[in-house]
Amino acid sequence: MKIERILTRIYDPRSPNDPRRDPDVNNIVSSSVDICCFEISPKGIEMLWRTVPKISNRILLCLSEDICSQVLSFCNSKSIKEGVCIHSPIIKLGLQDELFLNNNLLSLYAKCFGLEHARHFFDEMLYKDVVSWAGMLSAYVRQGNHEEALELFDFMKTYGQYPNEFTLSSVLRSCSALKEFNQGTQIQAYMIKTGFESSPVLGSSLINLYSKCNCFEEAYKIFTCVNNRDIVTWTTMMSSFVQAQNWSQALLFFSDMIKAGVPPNEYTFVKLIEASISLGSACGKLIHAQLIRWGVELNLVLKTALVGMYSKCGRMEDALKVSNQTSEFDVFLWTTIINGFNQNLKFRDAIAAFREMMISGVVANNYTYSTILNACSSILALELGKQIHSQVIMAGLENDASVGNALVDVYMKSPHMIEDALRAFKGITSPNVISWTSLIAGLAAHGLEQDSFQAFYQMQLVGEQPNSFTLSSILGACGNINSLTQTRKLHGYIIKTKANDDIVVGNALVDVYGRLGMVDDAWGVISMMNRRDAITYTCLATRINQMGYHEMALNVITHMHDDSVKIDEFSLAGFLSASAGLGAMELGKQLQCFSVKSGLGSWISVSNSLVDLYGKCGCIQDARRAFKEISEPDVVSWNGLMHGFASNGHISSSLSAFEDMRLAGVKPDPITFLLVLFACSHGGLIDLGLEYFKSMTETHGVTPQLDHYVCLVDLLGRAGRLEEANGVIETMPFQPDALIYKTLLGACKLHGNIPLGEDMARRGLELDPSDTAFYVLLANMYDDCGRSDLGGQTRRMMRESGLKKNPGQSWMEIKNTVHLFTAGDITHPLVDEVLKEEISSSI
DNA sequence: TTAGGGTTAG
Repeated sequence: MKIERILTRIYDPRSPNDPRRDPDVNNIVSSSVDICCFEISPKGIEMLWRTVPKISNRILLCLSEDICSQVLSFCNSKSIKEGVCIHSPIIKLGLQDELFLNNNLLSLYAKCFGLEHARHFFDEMLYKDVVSWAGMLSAYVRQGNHEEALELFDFMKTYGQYPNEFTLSSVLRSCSALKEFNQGTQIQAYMIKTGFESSPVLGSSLINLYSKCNCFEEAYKIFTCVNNRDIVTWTTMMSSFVQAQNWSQALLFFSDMIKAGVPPNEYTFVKLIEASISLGSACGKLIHAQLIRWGVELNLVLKTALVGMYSKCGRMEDALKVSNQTSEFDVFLWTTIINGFNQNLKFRDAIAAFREMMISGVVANNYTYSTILNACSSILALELGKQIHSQVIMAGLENDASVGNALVDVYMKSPHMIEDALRAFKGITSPNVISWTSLIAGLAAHGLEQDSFQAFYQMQLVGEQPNSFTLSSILGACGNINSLTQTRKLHGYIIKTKANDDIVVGNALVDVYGRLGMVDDAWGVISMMNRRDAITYTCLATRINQMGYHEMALNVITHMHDDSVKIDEFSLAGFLSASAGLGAMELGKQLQCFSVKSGLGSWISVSNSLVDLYGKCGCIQDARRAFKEISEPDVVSWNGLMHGFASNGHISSSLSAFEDMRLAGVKPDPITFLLVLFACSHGGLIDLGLEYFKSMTETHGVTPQLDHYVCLVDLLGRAGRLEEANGVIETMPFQPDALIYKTLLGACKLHGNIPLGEDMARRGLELDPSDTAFYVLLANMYDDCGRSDLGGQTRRMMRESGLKKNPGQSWMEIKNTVHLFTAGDITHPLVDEVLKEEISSSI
């Protein structure tokens, strides 16, 4: 019989048989309950209990204790919230102190009406048994209220209730979540005393506790002691291997589990997938295949784990394919997809996915907002960032740390929104270490290093301890302003707090000492580090290379090799750049062979360095070929090609490369325009150069920097348009530096304009009295104009002020060895270039 | 026939 039909008979007011007059009502209700409980869908029960309070007392009284128990346990097992309606008949039947009924009701309150209702009900219970305590405990644990769970457990003991397996497992879960190791081991001692030690349930909880507290060996010992290990015991142990980042062990353990005759389930696969991520996409695919082979159903969590795995392996298409295999989508899955796009640098797709999620009606949470804000920050979509910010406010999430941090990051990306970033920071209720780090890094990126130091001290004042990222950001700020004092102070702090055990901090220290030109100190840090990686050596080599010590930079390769650190795409690019700086063609070629063998050649950083290498070595055909091999050249590739052409005198090729770049849809950057202006200047293409300079702001949205004005002055100066060049210096929106005066002085020398040249030398020396180039250029200008008397006088002045010119140097490679030459009196970097060209053509 | 262990996003 269908429940709906019976209910209609009872409740339909148009029914000729009013239930209150029905002599068989007791049977009907009883039979209907029987049907509800054992045959009919939860919907039927729901319909029944929605209307129960409307039924007369007589019918309610017809419900027996037995029926109440059956219905309640049914409702409880299915989490049917209407089941609590039976509370009132229970009272009317005088059954309010029946433990079984109350424990069921407690569980239902906890599941459907929240912790407060449940706790209220629990406190009102006159009698409590261990099941009541376990029910309340598990409610706290399920909701993640672990502190309250542990408090309740203490209360239970003072109440005189002995714990059993159920209560212990809940408490162990809270201990794991709170990393309450000592309390956990006290429970373990109690387990040993009471003989629960080998229980698979408590064993799993203990394995979890030890793993969460990073005691992996002990966790494994417990696993070996558990009797009748089930799938949960095995999966918990596998989870422990994954947490210990022992990926291969996790996979080997899987085969042990199969051999032990325990079939895997969806939980097992979630962990296997996580382990496979670090072992590469082939391994991930293998696990996916196993999952299908074992016939494990694709639930949302599993699907999310697979999507995460494929996106982390750079296989976004596979990730999307998996996500569409079932129609279930929740906020976890969407956030993983959006984040997957971010990881694969497909920020526009991330934004599109976010929109799709909103349309589908899934509500974004704090994680989703922080992820989408990261996408906005990465592509500088500041307007969208502001829109998302208003959504965040509407959702009441602006106080959340992860959202606030992402907002700080977005606003810090704009040169004009620092106030908004500070406001976003102040809006975070409890700023965490990431919030402070975003603030510190953002301030440093805006050139507000002193403010970032201030924030660094303030965070410590409020009791937030810096982590490795904070320290590397603040060390970056020290490097920006070349502050040895701050660096030393921080280095002391790092040693004191033992933060130098962290490789990120060690690398940042190496970098800052490198930037300060203190190579010995950088090596000192390296020798103290527990472990070094490719980043350590790349930082060192790059900084040494920037100082001009290309050969010393290349020596780092040997140190890396001795330290068994593999060369990666970044270090290789750095070494290629050092070879380029040295003009060491043979070594560069060896490195290129290595790039092919190691498979690193497909990285654009490596290809770009090759273009640069060949360009700097004057092998323009090789540079062109290296460029052609790049499947999707970026702005750096194009800049490399243009530089190769221009520095080898192929002015028109350089400028046509610029036009090709525009046609290819690659956006020029400030460096591109330096190269364009350089090419025009060297090709005597004055008007074209001026056109390009104008187009920077008007067409390309690139704001000229001081460097560009230097190029402009060079362009006009070389052409003899000295007054115009001087006008540029007078009217540009920057304070002139020594270089720009030097540039115009060089032009004055070329065109014999003594008064302007003298003026430039005077202004330049005011800025930097120790720069010998002014004296040398000035003296040479006098000589060229037939005023050797003044030339000699200038040189004397220089000597009298204690200044000595650094000798110009050049080098050439003969039979794999680079030979350094020191020239007698080379005054200008351009002359150096000429000499280098002469040397290379004479070989 | 009430209470328990292992899973996903930054």
